[in-house]
Amino acid sequence: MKRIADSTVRRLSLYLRFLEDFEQRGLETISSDELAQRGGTTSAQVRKDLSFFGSFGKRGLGYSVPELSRRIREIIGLGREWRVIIVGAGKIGAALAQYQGFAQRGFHIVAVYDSSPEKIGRSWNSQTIRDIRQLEHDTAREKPDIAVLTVPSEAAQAMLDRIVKAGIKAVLNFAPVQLQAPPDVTVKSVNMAMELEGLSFALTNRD
Amino acid sequence: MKRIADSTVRRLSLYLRFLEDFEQRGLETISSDELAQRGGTTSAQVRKDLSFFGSFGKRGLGYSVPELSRRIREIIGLGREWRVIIVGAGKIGAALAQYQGFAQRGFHIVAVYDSSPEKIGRSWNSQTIRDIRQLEHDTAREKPDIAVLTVPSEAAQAMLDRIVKAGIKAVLNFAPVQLQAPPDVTVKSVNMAMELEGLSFALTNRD
DNA sequence: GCTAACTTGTGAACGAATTCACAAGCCCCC
DNA sequence: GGGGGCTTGTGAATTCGTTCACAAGTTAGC
Ligand SMILES: NC(=O)c1ccc[n+]([C@@H]2O[C@H](COP(=O)([O-])OP(=O)(O)OC[C@H]3O[C@@H](n4cnc5c(N)ncnc54)[C@H](O)[C@@H]3O)[C@@H](O)[C@H]2O)c1
Ligand SMILES: NC(=O)c1ccc[n+]([C@@H]2O[C@H](COP(=O)([O-])OP(=O)(O)OC[C@H]3O[C@@H](n4cnc5c(N)ncnc54)[C@H](O)[C@@H]3O)[C@@H](O)[C@H]2O)c1
Repeated sequence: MKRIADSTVRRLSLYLRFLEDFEQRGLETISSDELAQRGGTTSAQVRKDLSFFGSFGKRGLGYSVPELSRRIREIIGLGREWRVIIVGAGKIGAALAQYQGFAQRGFHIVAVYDSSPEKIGRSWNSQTIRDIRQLEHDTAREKPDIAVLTVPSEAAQAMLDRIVKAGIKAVLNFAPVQLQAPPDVTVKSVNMAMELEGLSFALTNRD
Repeated sequence: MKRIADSTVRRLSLYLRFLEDFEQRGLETISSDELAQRGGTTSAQVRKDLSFFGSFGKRGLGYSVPELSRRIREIIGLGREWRVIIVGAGKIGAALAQYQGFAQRGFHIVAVYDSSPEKIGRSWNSQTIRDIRQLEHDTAREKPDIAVLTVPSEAAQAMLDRIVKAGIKAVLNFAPVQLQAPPDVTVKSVNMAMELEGLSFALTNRD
């Protein structure tokens, strides 16, 4: 298959959100143009994005909302449940662990780890915080798919190495550092400081 | 001035992080190649990024670490302190309000707002949560530069409209919705669900 | 002062992503 | 069953971002 741009995947994700919204409101069909308007893009962009994966619409009519919804879910890989672990039970780990939005989309938190004796053993809605030393052992048994990394920056690379060694192939990192991982492991980073600096730049450089 | 790509600004932000690290370790100069290696890019990319703003290096030698550091800070607009408010004192708002990393880079949280009577009046390290009804009044007096939006999705667009009306020109949004704002207001969104779906796609579509 | 070894800064070439533009297909109505 | 009005799907054109490649400048050593 042709390589798909990251931006395309992000937009599919966005379209899916609108489709679910439309589905709930009982709408039957939608045009590329309506989808584009919601997403702040163009109808050609929507059609091109979809065309990488097949042709799902009817000329003259548009797309069937439930069908397109199903197809995009399939493309993104949301047809199954994903097992997620959180490494680092700090403030941001807490927010994520208690967030309902992830489970709704099939991302289930199956374990939370920390290294601090003060945290280990405490419970957060139905999850007991585990000792990070159990990571390798648990992973071998429970086979999580995705790790969310929310440890301090200094510990991030070392923990990523352990996560990778334990066999996990996808990581969402919140530490504001550039991480190194082998090519078969996908690492995405959420860097809020960088976003704020983007705002600073925009405020500073307006004409 | 020529329009600067978003990707360029993000990389400048990244370079700055490395430069600060080098500065701390007392290094005097650095080449575009060293910077590139840390950032996972190429030396040509580094030089091109910088060239949009001037020429800061010495041929044959490289860049002076403290000077380049200073220049990038200036470009991004970090030469001053930014006043930030948080709208929505929930779980993610709490994590952000208590995060030290922002203040270190000049982003100071000057107020936190919520609509819930249970939250209003409570204190989070030196910040008392204020009633959202004070937003317009406070903003007129305190002139914050940036708003961080951490309210539930349903409330996000309405709150953005109020923030915009109050005169704030930059917003960092955490609600997983597509927001509409006038062109003179910069809105950046952090959408974690989208990142997780990117990982799901990567895991699903490997060869 | 001259040469060798480096490294920057930048047009030009390239490649990727977006937008254009239109033929092909579908529906509805007369 | 034919025409008009819509909307898709997709090559071609365009725009945007990255990489190449090299002249120009700097330092150090002799
Ligand atoms: N809090 C925020 O709003 C925020 C925003 C942006 C980025 N971040 C980043 O997210 C990360 C976590 O931030 P936080 O505010 O939650 O910090 P925190 O200090 O509240 O939490 C970090 C947790 O990680 C645990 N930990 C440390 N080393 C560990 C290890 N080796 N293995 C397992 N657990 C370990 C600590 O015990 C602590 O519980 C940091 O890298 C921070 O820079 C946080
Ligand atoms: N918690 C997470 O990890 C996480 C992750 C991704 C995205 N988000 C998004 O971030 C947003 C906040 O999430 P959260 O988990 O902190 O939710 P939360 O329910 O803990 O917090 C939301 C807060 O906003 C307040 N609020 C509601 N309406 C308001 C209004 N009109 N004005 C001011 N305050 C108002 C509520 O009283 C509450 O305190 C949501 O949009 C959520 O989808 C959260």
